[in-house]
This record gives sequence, structure tokens and C-alpha cells, in this order.
Amino acid sequence: MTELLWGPQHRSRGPKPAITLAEIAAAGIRIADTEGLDAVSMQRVADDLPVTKMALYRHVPGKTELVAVMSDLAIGPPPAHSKQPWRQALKTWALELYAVFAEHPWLLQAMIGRRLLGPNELAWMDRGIQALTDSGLDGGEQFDAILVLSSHVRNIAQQTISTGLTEEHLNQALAEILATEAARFPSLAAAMRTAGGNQNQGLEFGLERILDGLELLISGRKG
Amino acid sequence: MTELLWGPQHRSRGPKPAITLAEIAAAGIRIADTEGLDAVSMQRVADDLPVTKMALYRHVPGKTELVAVMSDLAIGPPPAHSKQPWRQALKTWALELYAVFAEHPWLLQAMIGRRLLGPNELAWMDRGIQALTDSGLDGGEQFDAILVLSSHVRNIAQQTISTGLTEEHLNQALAEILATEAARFPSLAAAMRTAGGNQNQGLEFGLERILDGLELLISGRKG
DNA sequence: ATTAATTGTGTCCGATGGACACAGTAATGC
DNA sequence: GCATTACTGTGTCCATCGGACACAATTAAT
Repeated sequence: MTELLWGPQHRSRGPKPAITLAEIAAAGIRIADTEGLDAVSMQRVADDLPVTKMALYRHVPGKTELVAVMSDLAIGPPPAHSKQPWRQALKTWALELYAVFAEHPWLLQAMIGRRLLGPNELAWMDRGIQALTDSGLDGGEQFDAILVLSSHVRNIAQQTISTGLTEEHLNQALAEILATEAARFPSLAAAMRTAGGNQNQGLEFGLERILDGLELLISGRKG
Repeated sequence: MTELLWGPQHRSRGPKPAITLAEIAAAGIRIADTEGLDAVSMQRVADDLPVTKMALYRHVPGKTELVAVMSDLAIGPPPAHSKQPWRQALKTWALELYAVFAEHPWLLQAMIGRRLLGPNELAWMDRGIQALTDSGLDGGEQFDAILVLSSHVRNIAQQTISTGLTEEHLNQALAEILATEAARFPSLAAAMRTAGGNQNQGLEFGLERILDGLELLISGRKG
């Protein structure tokens, strides 16, 4: 299971493979980027190579693993930076993660629940935690911290990107319902009224709030 | 689309319906609770009533809408509380939301991406925002605040509950990989070493961090 | 009693992920 | 040089999925 993500392939006898795992994953990514993850089927990937559907199963055990390989390849390694204060480092880390999701919206769909961990995903985690090594937080807290950040990035990405502008959709659907049912949700209606034009601020807002909270904890831990 | 979630059904001529939308949704929830959302197929739901698969389409347009009805019914209305300070109110709100996900893990899978909004889900949003009406934040900020909280709850729920103990799975998979690849992820390995026994603290940790950040903003806004 | 609307049933379809047997290919041992 | 053996891609087959559509039965309105 982890071999195809971590271990190198060794070759011996037999016909030369017409396709490689990397080519399969690349084709899958290409399809997912342009037509969404739902369009990625074994048949569709095979047609793009082109090869028979069952030929794919010689290189990848099943679709689950294919998506895992696709995901780790699409995430890519985290950008390298010179040493920064933890807060700035974490913020750019979060924004870069957001950029990845913006580039491959289907990752939001692919990276949910229990999944296989790839080297690139681990590298991202490593870089996130790296920013907190001198913070005075213990390992568990460091994990939790980057988990809160990444989950926020993920959720904001899901509402701004995803398939079509979901934020528009949500706002419109909400306004549509509140037009007739405002009385049942008074606080919600009131908030909608004073919301104004500050849209797409969700990422920045949550990021600053979380970082503020972390800063409070860290400074209290150090002093 | 929204009629089946909001509007009441009116009857006229024709045979008396053998099943109702509520019964269909209840059957779906029963299946999802015990066997997971993936086990919920039209055929499976129909068999449990028992009725033919195509009979369901007389009451619900498609599976998407069925899942939407199931979701809103499973969420249920938010618990009522007497007036509390905003921080305490938001914290209990988040914990109650977590409890809902713990009771119906498949909701995590069902409530992602663009979906139909049901009255119960809106009621939850309303209660969350209600806690912030006197906070001095404008509507947009109130939205963003409960969005950060709910996304954190959701993500923690996804890693602690979901299908099987994912936290165990993640920790084990992580330890397994780090056993051989620790050199590639030094910060990660170091954090794992000092993590110790403080597991399942992710929900509390993130919650306090976010609330701290909100408190900082609110007190700054008021003073 | 006739009409018309609405119900559940049965049949059919394309697409999905995957099992399995088979024939061809290339490196190894003799 | 030749047979062996491991490996590759192909073709066929299957259960299951969501859904379209025609049809017969039922019940309220006329």
C-alpha cells in the first residue's frame, strides 16, 4: 500500500511497460484539473494514455491508491523559505497551502477522511511544525496548531473554490430563503443585513484569529 | 428543489402513498448510521421500507436531494439555552455541533461542498450568530467567526470519528513511516517524540485558540 | 359513473470499479 | 541458441449504481 507512494520500482524480466505510474497519475491529474475528480474513472484515465482500462491495474492496486498518488503528486513539495518568525512563517505556509487548493480544487475532495499519506503531504506537515519548534509548545500542541490552521484553509477553500463559486451560491441560496423565512432566523437575517461588501475575507479573518490565539498561548508559555 | 425541504406537501387525487418522505429519510439515516453513507443506495433504502427502488423517485427527485433531507433531519434543531456570555455560548454551541457529528458520522461526508440548505442547518447558523449579536462585530465578521469554529469542529470530528478511529490510524501510519523516513522529516519526528499522551485534545485546543483570538478582536473593538 | 391525477412496479440503459483468463514479450539460466 | 519464466497489456464478464420511461392500479373530483 505504501510501497507505491514511497518505494522505488524495481524491474526485472518481462515486456517493457508501455506506461508508468507517474504517467497514469499525471493523466488523472490532468483530467481532474479540467473536468473535476468525478470525471476521473479508470476508463477515462486509460483512454487518455491511451491504453486499456485493465492495464492500469498492473501499476496501481485500485482507484483509491490512484487518487492517493494523484493527490500527493498534485500537492507537490512545500516551497522553501529562509527562516522567519513563527507567525509569519505559519501565515505564508497557510496561504501557500490555499494556493495549492486553488490550483487543484479536486484535492479538497480527494483529501478527506482516512487516506494514504504521501511524502509530499508529510513534507508540508513537517514545514508547518518546523515553524513552531522554538515556540515552547510541546509536540502535541504543535500538531494541533497546524491542524487548526490547515483545516481552516481547507474549509475556506471549499467555499470559495470547489466546483463553481460556492460563496456566491451560498449567499444567494441564503438570501433566497431569508426572503421568505427571515422571521425564523432573526440573528441570521440581521447579520446578512450588516454584512455589506466585505466578502472573501473569511480566509484572512480566520487566519488572524487563530494566529492571535496561538500568539497568546506562546507568549504566555514563554514569559 | 427547496420545496421538499421547506414547503409542506399537499395531497389531492390518486392512491394513498404507501410511504412518506420522512419515512424514506428515516430509513436512509438508519442505514447511514449503521453501515455508513456509502451503503445508502436507492435500492438499499427501498428494500428497507420495503418498496421498489423507483417508488422513491415519486417522493424525492434524486439521491442528492435524499441525502439533503437526511442530513437536515439528522442534524436536528439546535438545543435551546438561556442567555450566556458570547464565549461560553459559542463554546457549548461548538461542542453540541461536535456531538451531532459524533452521533451521525456520515454527516461529515454528506455536508461538504455545495449542498441544499435545510431549516435545521440554518437554525444552527442562527444560534451561532445569535451569540455574537452584541459583540460589536459586523455581520460579515460574525459569519466568518462561526465559520471558523464550525470548520474546526468538523475537521476534528473527521479525524476522531469518521469511519473507524482515524486518529489511531493517522498516528500509526505516521509512526510507521517515520520509523524509516524520520531523517526526511526532522521537525515532524521531533514533534512526535514530545507529543506524549495528550491525545484527543485537538478539539479543546483549537477551540480555545480561536475563542482567544475572537476575544482579542472583540475586546479591542469595544474598548 | 366517468374523468383525471397520482401512486408503485417492471424493464431497460449507460457507466462504474474490479476479477480473471489469456496471449505476447523480454530477460534469465542452460 | 534455446527453453524457461516473469511480467505486460487485452478482452470478456460481473454486480452495482443512479436514473428514464411506460404501464397498471387506485382514489378524489366532477
